[in-house]
Amino acid sequence: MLLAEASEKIRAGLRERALIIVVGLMGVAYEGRAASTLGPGERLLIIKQDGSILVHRPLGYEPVNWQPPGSKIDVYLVDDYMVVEARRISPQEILRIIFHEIYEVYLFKLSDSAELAMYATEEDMKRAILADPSIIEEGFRPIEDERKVGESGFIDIFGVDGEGNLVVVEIKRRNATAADVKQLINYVDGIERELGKRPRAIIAAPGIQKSAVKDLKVYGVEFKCLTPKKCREVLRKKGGLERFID
Amino acid sequence: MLLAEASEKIRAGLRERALIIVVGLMGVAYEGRAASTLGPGERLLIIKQDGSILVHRPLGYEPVNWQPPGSKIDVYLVDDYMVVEARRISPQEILRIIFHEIYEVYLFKLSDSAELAMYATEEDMKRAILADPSIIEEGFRPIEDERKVGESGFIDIFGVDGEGNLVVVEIKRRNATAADVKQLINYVDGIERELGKRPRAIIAAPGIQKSAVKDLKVYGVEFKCLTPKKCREVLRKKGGLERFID
DNA sequence: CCTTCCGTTAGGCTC
DNA sequence: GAGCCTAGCGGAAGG
Repeated sequence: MLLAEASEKIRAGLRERALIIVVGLMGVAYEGRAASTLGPGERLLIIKQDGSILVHRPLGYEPVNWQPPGSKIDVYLVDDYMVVEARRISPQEILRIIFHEIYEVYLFKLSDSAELAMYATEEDMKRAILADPSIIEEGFRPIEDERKVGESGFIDIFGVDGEGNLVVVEIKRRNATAADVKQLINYVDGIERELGKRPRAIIAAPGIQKSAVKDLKVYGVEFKCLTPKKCREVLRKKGGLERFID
Repeated sequence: MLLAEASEKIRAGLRERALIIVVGLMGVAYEGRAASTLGPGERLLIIKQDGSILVHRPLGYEPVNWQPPGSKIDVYLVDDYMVVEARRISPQEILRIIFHEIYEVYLFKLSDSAELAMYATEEDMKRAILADPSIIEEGFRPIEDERKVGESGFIDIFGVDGEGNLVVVEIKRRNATAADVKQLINYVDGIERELGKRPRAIIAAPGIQKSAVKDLKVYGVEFKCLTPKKCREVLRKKGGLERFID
C-alpha cells in the first residue's frame, strides 16, 4: 500500500473517529517519563477514537509502546516515511511511529455499550463477609465497615466475636505482606487509644508472605485464609437466596 | 462473514501461528483469579502466535479482557455462535469469547526482531551517578553499589562525600514517598549498627511527595533533585566520550 | 490538582 | 516452581 494513500485513509479515520488498525513495517520512538527506541519491525498499530494508541509486536500480551486516551494524534509524510505522532501534556510525552512500509489500514466504527461485571474484588470479599460473617469465624458479628481510625485510614470491617471481644478485620485479595500486618497494627493501636480496649486483629487473605508470618506472632495478629473464589461462592449463594425470597 | 467460514480461517491462523485479528459482535466471560462477564458489543480480538489473546473495546488504552502468552486456544461452533476459548493452568483461568457476528478476520505473519532500547530506568539513573557522581554533589565518591544491609535490603549507592563522611544514596525515578524515606532510614540505621558511624542519607529523585517533606527534617534525610532526563543526558555524554576514546 | 491504593496487575529476578 | 519487587505501571477514589 502506498504511504500517501495510507496516510489519507488514516486521516479519514481520525476525522470520522473510527477505530484504526494499521499493519506494517515500523520503528518507534518514545520520550516522556522515560525514553525508548525500537528499530524497524513488522507490527500492529491500533488507534482508538478516544486518542488511545497501542503498538503491538507479534509476541507478548503487552503493547511495546502506547499512549493513553486523550492523546493528540497527527499523521504526516516525510521523505519516504509516514509518521504517526501521539502527544500528551501532563506528563509531557511523545510517541512517534515511523512507517517504512504499510501493508494494510482498516477502519471500523464500532458500537459497544455493554457494562463489564467483575466479581470478587476486595470490595466483593467485604460484601461476602458482611453477608456471611461465619466465614471469618463462628459467632463473628460485624458492627461497622470502613470505620475511620484517627489518621491511619479505614478499617475494612469492625465487629465483635462470640465472646464479646472487639475485632478488627483487614481484607486482602492477594497474599498479605508484612506491610499489611503493620497497617493492621496501626488500626488496632488507634482503636485501643480511642476505646481504651485492645481489639483482636484478623487479616483475611488467600495467603500470607513467608516473610510476614513471623510478624503475626510478634504483633499478635491472626490470619484467616479467605480466597476471592470462596467469597464469590458466598455471594452467589446469597444472590440465589435473595432471588428465592423476592 | 459466515461464522463457519470465519472459524475455519481462525483455525488456519492458529495452525500457521499467524497474528489473528477478528472484528465482530461478541460477548466475553472470564473466570480465574477473579471473574467477569461482558454482554455483546462490537470489539476487536487479537490472538498472537504465542497464545496471548486480547479483547479491545472501542475506547480505552487497556484490553477489557485478556490472557497472557502460553494460553491454549480453541475455536468451535455451537448453535448460532462461534466461541474462542483461551485456557491456562497455574493459575487456572479461562477466557471465553462468544461471537454473535463476525465482520472481518485478518491473518498476518509478522517478523520483528528489533530490540527495545529503554533509557533512564532506575538502573540507568544509578549508572549515570556512577559515571558522574558530581550530579549528586561536588566531591561525592561512590564506593559500592547494591550493598546489602542486614535484613533491610540493598543500598542503591554507598559512598563518601568531600569531607570523608559516609553517604547512603537511595534512587527513585518517580517522586519519593514517605515510605522511601523510611526505607532509607532503615539502611542508615543498619549501616550505623554495622560500622558504628551514622552516614548521611540522600534521596535522589525527580521530586518528593508533599507528605514526605516533613519526614526529611524529622529523620535528617537530604533530598537531591535528579530527573531521569538529566541522567539520560549524562549517559549520552559519557557514551559519546567512550566512543571518542575508543 | 495531588495522593493513595487496587489490579485477573504483568514481567523479571532470585531462591 | 514459588516468592518478591518494579513499572513510562493504569485507573479509581478521596482530599
